[in-house]
Amino acid sequence: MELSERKKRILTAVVDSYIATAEPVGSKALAEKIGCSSATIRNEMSELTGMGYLEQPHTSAGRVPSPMGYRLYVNELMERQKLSEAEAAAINEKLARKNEQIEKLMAEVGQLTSAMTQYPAYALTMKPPVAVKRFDFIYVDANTFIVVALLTDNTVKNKLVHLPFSVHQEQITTLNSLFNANFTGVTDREITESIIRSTERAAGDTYGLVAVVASFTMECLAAARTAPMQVAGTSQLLSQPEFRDPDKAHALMSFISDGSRLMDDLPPAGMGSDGLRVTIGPENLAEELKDSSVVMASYDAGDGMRGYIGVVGPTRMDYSGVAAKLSYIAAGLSRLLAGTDAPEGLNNKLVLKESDRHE
Amino acid sequence: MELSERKKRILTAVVDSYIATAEPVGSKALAEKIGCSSATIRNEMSELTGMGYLEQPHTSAGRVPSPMGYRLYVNELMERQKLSEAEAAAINEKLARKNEQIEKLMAEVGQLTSAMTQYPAYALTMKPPVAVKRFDFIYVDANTFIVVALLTDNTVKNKLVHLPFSVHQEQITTLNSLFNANFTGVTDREITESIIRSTERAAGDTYGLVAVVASFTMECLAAARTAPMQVAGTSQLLSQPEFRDPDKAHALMSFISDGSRLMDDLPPAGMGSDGLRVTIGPENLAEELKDSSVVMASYDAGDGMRGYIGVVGPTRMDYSGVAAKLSYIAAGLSRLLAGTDAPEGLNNKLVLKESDRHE
DNA sequence: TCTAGCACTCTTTTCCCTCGAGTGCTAATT
DNA sequence: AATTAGCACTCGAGGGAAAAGAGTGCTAGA
Repeated sequence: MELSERKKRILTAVVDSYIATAEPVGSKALAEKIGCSSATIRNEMSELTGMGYLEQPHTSAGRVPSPMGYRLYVNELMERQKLSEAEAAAINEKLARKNEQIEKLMAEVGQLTSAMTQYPAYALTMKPPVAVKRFDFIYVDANTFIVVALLTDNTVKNKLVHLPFSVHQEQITTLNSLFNANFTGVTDREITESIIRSTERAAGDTYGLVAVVASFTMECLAAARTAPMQVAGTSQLLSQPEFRDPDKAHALMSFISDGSRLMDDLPPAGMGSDGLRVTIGPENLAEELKDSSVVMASYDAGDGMRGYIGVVGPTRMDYSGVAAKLSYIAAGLSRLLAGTDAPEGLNNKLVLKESDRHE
Repeated sequence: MELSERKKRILTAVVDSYIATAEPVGSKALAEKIGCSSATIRNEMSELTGMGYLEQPHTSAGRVPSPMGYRLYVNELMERQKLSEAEAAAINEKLARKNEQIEKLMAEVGQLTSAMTQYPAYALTMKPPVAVKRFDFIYVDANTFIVVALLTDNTVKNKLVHLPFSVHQEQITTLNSLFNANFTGVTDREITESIIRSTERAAGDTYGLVAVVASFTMECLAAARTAPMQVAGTSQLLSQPEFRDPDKAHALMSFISDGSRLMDDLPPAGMGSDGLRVTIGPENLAEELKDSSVVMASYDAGDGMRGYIGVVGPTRMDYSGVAAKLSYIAAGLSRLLAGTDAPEGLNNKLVLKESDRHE
């Protein structure tokens, strides 16, 4: 059943006001904004409460949005914000310093997101399986050589190997071709015992080195696929009134700090068509998040990689502002990492869309 | 002026009790432990207060140690604890998984320290300046080559260079020898414009690539010297009664989270002969730490590198327990990274020393 | 259908009182 | 001279009761 226009306006006003003040909102305060008397508002609010969009902390307090109310707000009612010039500039400037190492970049993006939104934030990149494209073995001295592996995602890994015995330049060269023959083009799962064995048999007197380099290879491939989850700004939580209770704050903060726990709660189902996903309170899987909301944006990290940035906050979160900021940052990352300009189709539209008239 | 034996025992008992309970301690509670009447204790405590070792929150409360009292406690009075078998085993097990990458190791050490002590912890390694030992250029295809730099600290850095034009294998080889001639053995500060210029002149038709590789080189050297500061477990603060006030907690947590700020407060003056340093409340430089204490231990990270691990907590901190744990972890790290067994001379002694008889 | 008015509900704030832990001092005791 | 027992005093913490205030629900009238 569709809500009347006025009910929508009332619900929007309640959510906006509650987001801003964290105080239950009463009928009198809304009377002006909506343009009818408080009694009328009371009737309408009473109905909204009955329908499950609002809640009453107790009989004689104002109304507070229920998760369902937030959901409607997020889906239909909220104003799509545009970033201010200053905010957009700040983000662009931060992202402009291209950072070579993906992990450091993620850490910075996490911090940036947290700083912009004033909520704890996380950032990560999911990588598809990779393989080694080519190996190069560099002979340093009789006891030392370097293995350089160029991966399919165009990152380069290396390892310095120190030996307790001497080798010749030629032995290293042999090893080199052997690895190029047997260990290129395979993902970490495809490296089996039997490949290692047969390579060892072919290696002649350097067979002892095969295991070393093979395990290095597997490490590289595994490391390349495990996503380094970056979390930043957890302490921001403490500035939110709902976390003035240190026990609650502690519980949620430890949960957030543990990236692996947070990761379990990530993208089981889909992102919206605009690359955004909002999960509100009880919609979250993790018990620790039942009173919190998560806003998440995805971006194209190039080469088939998908990245996610997100923000955790109280259900009374500034969804509109956060969504705008995340979209903008995600779009920036897509551009930076993948060179695509509107990876999600709507990111930019969202960001650039003129704000609705409001007052 | 030296304190009487009994005053020392009283001060010790006050500190121990306050550390354990966070409650001001009164004369009656101490009477049993010390073995004389509460009136006597009151007299003694009154004198200790006059001397500045104790403080009274208000007239009719018990006594609380002053920073000066903590200082005396740390310097002379406190029991040197030995770790339990279980604790030592836990630390050893964690450290045993040798981690190749120093940054990841530091992150894990930070988490370990925080988990063991129940306080926020940080870990970092200071590196001496490094230079490049040798360059190797790997020709991949006409538009691509890899630069591999072996640094004096035996780490290997690399960079994949993509060109908008084609190069020949020979040009890369030439560049390789050029860099080996001009850019090895110099630290980041010693790379001047003039070296770059003269290399460019010598480079012939590949002069355009010199700048790219030179800047990569400088990045490597700079990155190798900047210490990656790892902070872990900030949310532990919230379990301390003195940080039940969310504003205080927030202020300190944001300070700690910002590694660079914390770093400024690090080792201006020395560590004690046992590799430990304790700074209590107002002794700290940073304003944010005036109500907190920092316990820090240093370790030998090999190759002239020095590392530091530390713990931040309320002035009412379990100095004795934390010191023991930090010492043990630091000793373990020294062994792991430098292969030295008792780098600070006293670390092991401290750890292995039998506890004083107490009780 | 909206509004004005009013009685009612429930939380929050304030104030005051009591309770108790702990002190400081004095006088007695060792 | 040092220690102890005793006692009056101080000050914060805890617990209601009462008042204040905000908001509701309902009814009657426009």
